[in-house]
Amino acid sequence: MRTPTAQPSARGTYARIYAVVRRIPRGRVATYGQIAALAGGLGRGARQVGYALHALPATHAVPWHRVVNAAGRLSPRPGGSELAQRLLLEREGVRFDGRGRIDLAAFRWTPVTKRRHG
DNA sequence: GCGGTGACGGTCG
DNA sequence: CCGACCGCCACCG
Repeated sequence: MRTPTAQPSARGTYARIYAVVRRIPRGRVATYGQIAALAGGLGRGARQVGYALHALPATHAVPWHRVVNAAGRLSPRPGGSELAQRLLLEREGVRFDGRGRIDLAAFRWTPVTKRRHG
């Protein structure tokens, strides 16, 4: 079967990006650069993360709204869905300050790749 | 196979 | 703190 919800033309890189984004838990956010680093290979290809989400089909099973830029803000993009993104995040408990910025120190998702002794 | 594009990031002023 | 510039890398025509 292999009919993933999100597979526009992701022969490799995009699918990997989507896989990472899907791992972001509810109420948390991750930066584009963070996703790129976790996806691996991209290195500084943070732009590709945004590009991949741009190519995301309508049948997305990917929490794209949990991806923000390094400044903890929502980048303006074609379509202007940034407002909807903010509503989705606030609905999950993510708070924005008076300037529309998220406190990454408090809401940034930290995957358990490097486990400490305990 | 090449050139342009882009939901970014870090540095400079 | 904020705005502007350049660099990066995969997808598209």
